[in-house]
Amino acid sequence: MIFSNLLIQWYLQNKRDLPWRNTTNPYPIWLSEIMLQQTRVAQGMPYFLSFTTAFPTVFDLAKANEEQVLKLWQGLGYYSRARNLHKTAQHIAFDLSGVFPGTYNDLLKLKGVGEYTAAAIASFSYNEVVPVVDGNVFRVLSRYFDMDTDIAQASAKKKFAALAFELMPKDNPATFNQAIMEFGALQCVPKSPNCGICVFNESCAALQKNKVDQLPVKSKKLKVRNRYFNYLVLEDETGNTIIQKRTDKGIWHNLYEFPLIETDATEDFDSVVAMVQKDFGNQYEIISMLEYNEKSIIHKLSHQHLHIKFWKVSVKGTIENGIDGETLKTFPFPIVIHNFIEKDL
DNA sequence: AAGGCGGGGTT
DNA sequence: AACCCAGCCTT
Repeated sequence: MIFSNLLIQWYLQNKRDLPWRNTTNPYPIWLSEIMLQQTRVAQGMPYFLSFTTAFPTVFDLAKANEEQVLKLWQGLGYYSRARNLHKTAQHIAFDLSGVFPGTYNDLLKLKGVGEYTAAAIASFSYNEVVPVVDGNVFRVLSRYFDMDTDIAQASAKKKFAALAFELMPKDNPATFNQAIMEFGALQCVPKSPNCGICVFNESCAALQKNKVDQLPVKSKKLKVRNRYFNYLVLEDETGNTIIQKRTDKGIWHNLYEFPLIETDATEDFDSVVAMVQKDFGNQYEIISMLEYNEKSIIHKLSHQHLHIKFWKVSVKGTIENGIDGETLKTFPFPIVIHNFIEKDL
C-alpha cells in the first residue's frame, strides 16, 4: 500500500482526541501550534484550556495586557512565544479586523509563526497543500527512507519538505500532516520504538538495515553555561517585599524576580552579606540575613544551569513601593521563583 | 549558519 | 546525564 494511505489508516485508528483537532477555526489552531512549539502535548494541554477559557476569541487576547498573558503562560517556558502571541493577536484584531491571514505565505509574516506553524495552520484550517516539517517528520522520514541527512543543517528542512510534499495526498493535506506527526509522537518515537507492531515494519528502510536507533542524524550539541543567582527576598516590618521586572535581553524577558546578585561561583555566607550591605546598605537598614535554602537549587534550562539561593533580608521600617504577599502572587515569575514563593516563602 | 531561548518527560 | 519535545528569532 502507498505510504500516505497506510499512514492515514494508522492515524484514524490511533489518533488522540485533542481539542484543537475538532475545529478548523484558525484562532484555536494558531494558539495550540504556538504553545506546542518544542513542547509536549501533555505539557501544553492545560495552558491551551486556560487560554481558550480566558480568551475565547482573538479580540479577547488582543485586549488583555502583556502581563496577564505572561501570567497565564507562566511555567510553559520560551516566553517570547507569549509576547509574540500577544502582539500578533493585536495585529489580527486591530489591523486585520479579526480575520486571520488565509494563506501559508501570509501566515508566515506573523510574528512567532515560522515555516512549520504557517504550514500547520494553512493545512488544518484551510486545507492548503503545504507539508509540515517538525521533529516528528524528520524522524519518521529519515527512518522510513534511511536518510542520513543532518537535520541540524538548515538545508535539511527543504529536503524533507520536498519529500513530504511528494508523499502528501493533495486532496487531504490536513489529515496527512496530522497523521505523520502523530505517528512520530506515538509510534516512531526517539528511543526504542516498538517496530514489531509498526504498520511500516516491512517497508521501513532503517528497520531493514537495523539502523533505527541511528536516525535521524543530528550534529549540533549545545553548551551549557553555569550561572549563580542570589535572590534577595527583602522583608520590611510590615511583611512587604520588592520585586523587579527583567527588561534586559536574555532569559525570562519581561518576567519578574526578586533583586538579584549574580556571581561567578557559589559564594559563602559572609561574602553575600557583604555584597548585600554594599548594594543595599545605603537604601535600607539591614537587621538580619538568612538563607532559605542551604544548598543551591539547580534549575536546569536547556542552555544554562542556574544555581539559585534565596536570601531573607530583614530591613528596618517600611520599604517604599513594597508589595504584600497577596499582590506578589499576581505577577508573572519564572517557575523556579514561583515555586519558591508558593512553597518556601 | 549558529546560538539563544524553558521546562519537563523519558531513557 | 543526555536527548527530545507540533520551532522561531536574532546575530
